[in-house]
Amino acid sequence: MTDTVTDATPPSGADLAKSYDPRAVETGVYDRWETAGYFMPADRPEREPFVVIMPPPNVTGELHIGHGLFVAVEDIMIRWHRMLGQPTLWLPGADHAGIAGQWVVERELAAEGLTRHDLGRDAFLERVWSWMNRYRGRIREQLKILGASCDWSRFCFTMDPGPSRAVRRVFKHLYDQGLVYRGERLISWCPRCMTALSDLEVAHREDAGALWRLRYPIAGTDEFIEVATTRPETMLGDTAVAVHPEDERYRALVGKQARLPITGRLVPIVADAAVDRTFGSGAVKVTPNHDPNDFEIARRHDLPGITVMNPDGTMNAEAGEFAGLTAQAARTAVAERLDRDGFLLGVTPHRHAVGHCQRCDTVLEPLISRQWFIRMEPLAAPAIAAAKDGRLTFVPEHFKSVYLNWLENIHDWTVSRQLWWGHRIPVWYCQQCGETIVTDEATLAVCPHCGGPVEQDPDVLDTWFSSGLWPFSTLGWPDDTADLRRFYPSSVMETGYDILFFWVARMVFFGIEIMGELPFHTVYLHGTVRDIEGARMSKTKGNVIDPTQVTEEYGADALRFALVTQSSPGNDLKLDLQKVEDARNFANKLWNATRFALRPIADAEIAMDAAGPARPSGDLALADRWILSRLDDATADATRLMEHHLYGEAGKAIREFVWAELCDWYIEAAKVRLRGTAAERAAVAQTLAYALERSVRLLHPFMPFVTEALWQQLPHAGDSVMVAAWPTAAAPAAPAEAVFGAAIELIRAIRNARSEANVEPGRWIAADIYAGDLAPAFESVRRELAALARIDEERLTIARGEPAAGSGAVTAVAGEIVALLPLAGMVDLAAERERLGKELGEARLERDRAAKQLANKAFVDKAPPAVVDTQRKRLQTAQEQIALLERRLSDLA
RNA sequence: GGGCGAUUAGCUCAGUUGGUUAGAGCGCUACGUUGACAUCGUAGAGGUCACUGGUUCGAGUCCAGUAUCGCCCA
Repeated sequence: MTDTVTDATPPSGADLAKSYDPRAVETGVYDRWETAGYFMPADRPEREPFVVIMPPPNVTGELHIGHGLFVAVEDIMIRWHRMLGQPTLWLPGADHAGIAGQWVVERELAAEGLTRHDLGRDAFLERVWSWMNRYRGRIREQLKILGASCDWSRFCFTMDPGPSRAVRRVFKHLYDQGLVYRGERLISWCPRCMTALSDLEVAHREDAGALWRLRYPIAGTDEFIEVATTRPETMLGDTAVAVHPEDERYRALVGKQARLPITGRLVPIVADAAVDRTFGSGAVKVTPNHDPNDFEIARRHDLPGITVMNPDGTMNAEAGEFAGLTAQAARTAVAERLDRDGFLLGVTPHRHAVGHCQRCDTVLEPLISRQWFIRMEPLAAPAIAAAKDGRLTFVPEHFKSVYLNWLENIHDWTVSRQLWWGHRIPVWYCQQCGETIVTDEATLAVCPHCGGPVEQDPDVLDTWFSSGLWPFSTLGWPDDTADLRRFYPSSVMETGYDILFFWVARMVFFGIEIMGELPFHTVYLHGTVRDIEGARMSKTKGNVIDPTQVTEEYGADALRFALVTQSSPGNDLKLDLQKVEDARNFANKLWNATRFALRPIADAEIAMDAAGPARPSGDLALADRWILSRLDDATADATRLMEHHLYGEAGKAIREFVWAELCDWYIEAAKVRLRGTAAERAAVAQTLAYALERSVRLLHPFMPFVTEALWQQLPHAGDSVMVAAWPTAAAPAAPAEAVFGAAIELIRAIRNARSEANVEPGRWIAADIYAGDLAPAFESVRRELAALARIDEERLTIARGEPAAGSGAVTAVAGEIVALLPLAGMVDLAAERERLGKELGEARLERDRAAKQLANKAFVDKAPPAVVDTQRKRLQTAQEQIALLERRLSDLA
């Protein structure tokens, strides 16, 4: 490959604009990466591939900021593993979004005054397809803006022929295994969407309602029994009254019959332990066909059920005079009639949980309906085992409990939906012999048993059914493809914790059942992106942050970096645009550091090796050895954090290194030697080239665009930072870190003392440094010390010994090192005494803390020797500081 | 009702297996100087780690309980 990703230009600071402009940096790069083929898995059969199957965004609309988070996290994983040399596959896709997908098109039709029934099924589906095709491109466009390095050649849509065939094949498999069945059950029904829903699609919410207290006459007596209900209209479908078996108040009534008001039907009074004695009167009406609890009671007592409602939520003929009314209207009407007839005892306000349609927020009706179900227990068992024995791990770990808690209490899954948009259930009914035929073929011409005409089940499957197959249906299953063999199972499933049950759990049990193997070994869950107040973003609230707009202003790099460093696995994050701006500023910092470095680099001959700028070696200056060691530390830290999936922490560690060490100290110190000899300039240039090129590589997974631009400017080996190697760390150089670290501490102490003594920042002053054993080392950085502490080098002395007595100086103390700043005539003795007194107080506290620890015999005996040693050293340092400060104070007296 | 979390600086959040004086960014205060950067630099202030017990030589970290808040499930 000879193409470079950005145009090759000789490195020179003049090429970089004075400040970082995200738009200029990000334009065009993505297409060049894609053209170069970097998004496709490398052909390295000897390396274990790293595979992430992308959670397919719904085709129904624009990407929101939550997509920005998942793209950032997944792209970091992918780019990192790619740099580690693994063949990486990030497989993108889109989801047809069943109900939501159908709904957006129905809404469009409604604007034309049409319903889907006016068009008919085929014409409607054509319309949906054209809508979907329009939006598919938009997803791709937005993912590109965010820099998602996914393999577009493998893009999948859930309704594509391949995944559709997988759906039919799995359905047939489950049917043949007896794991899918059709039956009449009480299910959650949305009267607006006119479809059944699974338990997971029901949103429970507390609503203000009322509790109606009714009295039912006991047949053959003058007595009554009081029942309480939140839904009086359902009494038209009552088939029993239930009390608790141990409730003394009602014991005598069990076995008798009550006569229902209005209908006059006789219903038994039964005893059932499910009745809550403390709720209302302790007696409840039983409406098996309109309440899940009542349905269970009816099952136990063999009670009949009466359906009084139509699928559209209105009352049916069973409701007699109330037929045709909506449930709400019937509620009022029934209550009025009961009141008129003397059966209403009272109404009290009552808050209760009501199921709402997750999609359209309509109040759901529990309804008896004939649906297809998946038998969950046999599928859940191995999915539970996989998490329990650790083959499946969660990041963060606590989601394992959440996952288990759900699977261990699972109910059968209602998979049929009364929709048109989706995977049609592959079941055919023979119109002649009545046979049910389940097939994985797309169509069936005639009944294989009798040759008679067949009709396909009109319903479609829950969208999540096809999503559950995604880890293998995207790789070509049920065909035995090369991709499937190479890339199944995938490595990490990264998605939002809000779809742990909907999606993750289902992929797990389908993967085990169909492939005989878990679809992934790690589940990484991210949280929800909220607004700055912590509220969920929604169009109705108007607090939505559009990722495309943010990237236009600050750049995708900044958005990604902000999202990742502000979040941690499994936790929600409150997005503050200020953070995005901060991330943009960081990119600018890196940009300018590079801009600065490019000049000395251009003037020098940079030694290169196969990986890029060669590591500086030979007789290096202290600052060089220090920054190389710090780079090694940062590299090791970042790598360890990445391995633990702590991407945000890794990003922060790299940022900290670049800004607080490379820029604030190394570059500032290096400026001295850039004014020095040719050899010095060359050493600095080599170190800058090496450290910056490595930093840019470390940062690349987080900020792909700006790092590519800067990497191309820096001396480098290869065509793109995308496919450069992730840096490895050498063992840190502890002595260099200690000595230069001490120099930094001393410079800080001097700056502090200057500031406290009100020395003008620009003034060059004299200093006498007493550095003990570090004196020779400090001598080697005397120019840097002088420049950074603004000391006149002519008047700088570095000695081993003790400071001589004298009062006309300000004292700066850093550990065991002291600097005297003779400021003739400028020293405010009182202020200086106060400052030193304060420091002395702190040093004494420090000494006391260490002394107290060491005085504790149990501590000295039981704590590890290294920890005890640390305390001894701490005590010694504090004592020396105290002695020093006391001497200085007495000099000032 | 069941389950899972959270509570650390004014704000947003880190804090790996318990071990110096608990960190970062923003914000705040004061001040601007060198060969990149004012999208910047230097210095500083700011915390009883929600509370109460316990384990331990040692607890922000482990255990139990309490309070407040949040989410999920029914």
